[in-house]
Amino acid sequence: MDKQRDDTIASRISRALAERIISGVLSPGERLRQDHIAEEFGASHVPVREAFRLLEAQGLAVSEPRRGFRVAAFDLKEVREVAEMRAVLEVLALRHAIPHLTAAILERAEAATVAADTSRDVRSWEAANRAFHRLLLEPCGMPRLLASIDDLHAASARFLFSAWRTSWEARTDHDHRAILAALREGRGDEAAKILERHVGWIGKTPARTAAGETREAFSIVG
Amino acid sequence: MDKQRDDTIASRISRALAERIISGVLSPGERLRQDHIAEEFGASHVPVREAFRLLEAQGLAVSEPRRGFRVAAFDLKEVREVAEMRAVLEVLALRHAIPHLTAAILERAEAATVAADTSRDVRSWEAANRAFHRLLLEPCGMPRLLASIDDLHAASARFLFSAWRTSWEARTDHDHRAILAALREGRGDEAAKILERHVGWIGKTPARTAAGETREAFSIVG
DNA sequence: GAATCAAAAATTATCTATAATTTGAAAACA
DNA sequence: TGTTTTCAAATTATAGATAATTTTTGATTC
Repeated sequence: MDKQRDDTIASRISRALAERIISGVLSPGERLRQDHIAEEFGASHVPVREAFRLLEAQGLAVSEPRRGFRVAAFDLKEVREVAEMRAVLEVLALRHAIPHLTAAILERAEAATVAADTSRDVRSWEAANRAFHRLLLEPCGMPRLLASIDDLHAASARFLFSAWRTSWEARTDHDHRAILAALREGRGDEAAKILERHVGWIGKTPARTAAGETREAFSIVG
Repeated sequence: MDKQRDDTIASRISRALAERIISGVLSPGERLRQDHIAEEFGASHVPVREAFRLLEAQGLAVSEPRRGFRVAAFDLKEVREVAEMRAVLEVLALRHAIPHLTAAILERAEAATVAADTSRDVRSWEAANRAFHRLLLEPCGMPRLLASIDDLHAASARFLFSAWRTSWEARTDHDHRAILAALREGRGDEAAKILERHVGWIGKTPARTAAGETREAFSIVG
């Protein structure tokens, strides 16, 4: 295996584990045993521990000193917290990105929307949805802000996958199209307003604890 | 020294280094040599590397794979980015905290304001200022949000200390008093509006590169 | 100015000590 | 007699120390 010059074993393990946590292969609360993981990746426990720290920073794992690491748990309260943080941060990013948005970018965002609407499974929907948001926000040129938003997207994806693990129904994302239309016509404030409602929690009824209702709450995380 | 049961060598080193980076003892761009630091703390380099990862997550250090870690650099562009992120996140936190604010909390926030106004040096001013913000926001009960805000405060403090390293002049913080007054009278929206302006960058002229002007820009980071 | 070699420093591996968890047996109780 | 509780030994896993391996960097020579 030829490892990249600019990434370390720790970051490679971190990415692999993040993927598993987000997709739900590793369940919330599950222990992350460093020796087992080290063995699986053919490495020692030192880079594994560094990978754990990276996951901790992304909010995907939690450290219990002298007791190891666990996959971070999450509840509806946290879904809501993440959604609200995304709402305000994405609006901030969009406002700064707007002056730098080009027709080409909006074109690609449109394509991402189409890809999302025609997705056959939740995985590809999530990828397309994330691409849409990334495309519109990246031109803001604020690296720290974008990094925070990425981490929140990862958290959102966990919730999404946990709810739609088995089935998935395609649906047209009217918000995305409305945002694009507003941006094309120079109505930046309106685009920001739609984005805030789209991502955030405003007016979304907290779901009851019943499993079926929970899914409905999760499904609206855009 | 008897080490606490629930904190690790890595976190202890991390806190010590964070303190140095924030206070400016370690300069932006400076290399963090793991062997030297390990020796200084009487530990091996393994916990030192974990400490570096923690600092990286807080945005105080940057990793250059295969080349080690450096103290994170910062420029006016990043000061602005941090200020704007703080503005939107602190407003979000305040809105959720308001229903849980008690007279006792406002009392303590008032005391923190007085402490800030009578500070003789920038260190104690920063501590009092941070306490003020923490007191008002903590009741929001959103741990992830509060953690993000804490990291941004650390970044703000770096800028502050870098500008006011030698001298410091006391000044009365009218914004803090206005926020408290609004909260006492139940005008939450107005409190949030003042906080947003207070923390953020709106209407603040970006300073010229000349050192004297830069200080002025830094000084307004509340 | 390019290339080669040496020194330094980062990354990873191996090993050890210590803390946490589990297991199982004995005792207490119903 | 059966069940539960408690305590100690054994097992397991984490955290850290030490050692080995690359990789980078700086100097020196061609």
